[in-house]
Amino acid sequence: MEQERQYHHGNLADDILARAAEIIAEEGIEALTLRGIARDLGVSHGAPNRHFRNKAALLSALAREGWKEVREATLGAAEETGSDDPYVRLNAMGRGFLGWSLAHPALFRALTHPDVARFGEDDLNKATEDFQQTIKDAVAATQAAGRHPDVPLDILSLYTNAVPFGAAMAMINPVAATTADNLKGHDLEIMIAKLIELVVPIAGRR
Amino acid sequence: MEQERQYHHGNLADDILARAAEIIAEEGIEALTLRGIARDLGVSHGAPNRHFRNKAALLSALAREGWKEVREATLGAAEETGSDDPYVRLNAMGRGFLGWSLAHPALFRALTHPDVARFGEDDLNKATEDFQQTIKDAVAATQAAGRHPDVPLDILSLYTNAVPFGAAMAMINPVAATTADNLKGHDLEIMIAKLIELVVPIAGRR
DNA sequence: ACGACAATGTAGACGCTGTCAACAACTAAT
DNA sequence: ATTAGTTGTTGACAGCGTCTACATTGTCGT
Repeated sequence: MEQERQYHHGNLADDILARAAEIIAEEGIEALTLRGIARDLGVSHGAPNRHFRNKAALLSALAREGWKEVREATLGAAEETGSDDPYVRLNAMGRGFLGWSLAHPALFRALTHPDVARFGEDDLNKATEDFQQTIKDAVAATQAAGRHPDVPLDILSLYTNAVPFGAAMAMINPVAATTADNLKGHDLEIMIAKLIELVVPIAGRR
Repeated sequence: MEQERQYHHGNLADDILARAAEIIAEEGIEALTLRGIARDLGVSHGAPNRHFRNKAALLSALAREGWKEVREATLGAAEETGSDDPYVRLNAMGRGFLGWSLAHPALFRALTHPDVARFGEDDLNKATEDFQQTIKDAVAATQAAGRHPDVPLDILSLYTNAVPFGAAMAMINPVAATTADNLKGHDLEIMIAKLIELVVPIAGRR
């Protein structure tokens, strides 16, 4: 337990993932290199290759975890309402998703980074599909309750998804720094609530 | 005129930009390297540096052009309506934007790529701001015509922006291959129309 | 017309990266 | 205890972006 440095590192795989998450959060995904991680952990530059087939696999594993987290944040928000009104639940999910994304901008950027998705492993695909399906189910519930009854579910789902997703993109990605700046004046919670209210109105509900 | 290869290339800068656009469209932005472009154009690997301070500058110039294009496509769609009804125009803009994005997925991905935005030159920022402002003006016009009168313009604008933007993301980025697959069954034009109708309704107008 | 000077392209180097193969150290099972 | 498998090390390789020194070409004032 007291050895300064032993040959075997414990479980290097987890440490690599943890350090990778740190780097992404602190310096962005562009600053993430396998050799850098190895240096930070005090192992040789080749060590990570024993645990991840390649860089894409590491990113994939990380994104898989991230999607699980954001899905939990989204679902959790629905649970916290204590309501079974599909509108109230879906509205909360939208706010939950957007709130999480704005609270973890670097991770969100990582999740949606093209490099990550490009050759995602199967388990990553499964994680994103799980997320999509979760949303879709909640959307279907609102439609069953009378929301836009004549719009195909796929399209209604795309629409519902696009708002918090697109809003997160616009506010996080420096592409549109203006957008983010303009919104700095508003209180974040209230702003999110107003935005989501446009998609899934719950005025007078609850 | 007939020389096979002269020392000076003509206008290498434009050729580099053109070839870069090709590569992005054909193999994606990840496959774009300065040395690769130089090879393709038959110049030495250092030549591009004479025309672009670094790779980011090249990406920036390319994105600047792209934002100009998509802005024209968006504005053009408004003009084509021949209407001065703000709803009809904004609706057309949404469809125009989404249509362009889906028609040029690789370019869209390049425009929204984190690396591009990261250290964008000033002229790139100006191009994106121009685009944002164009949308915002159109949104303001609809609001003046009675659309969501009590929602702050910044938020209404964010909402309006987010739908086509988020939809394009979801359909183009392999993050959500499912989304794209689910929508394969629908006719694209009709699907886009239905989606935008949810944000900027024009039923019974025109 | 010519000579200075800027613009443009070349060649080589540097340090960085991801990945691979050969080897070493440690662990665990027989 | 020997053996096999796991995990970490080391060195190599090619490719990348970028820099510097140098070569070539075009331009412009005189």
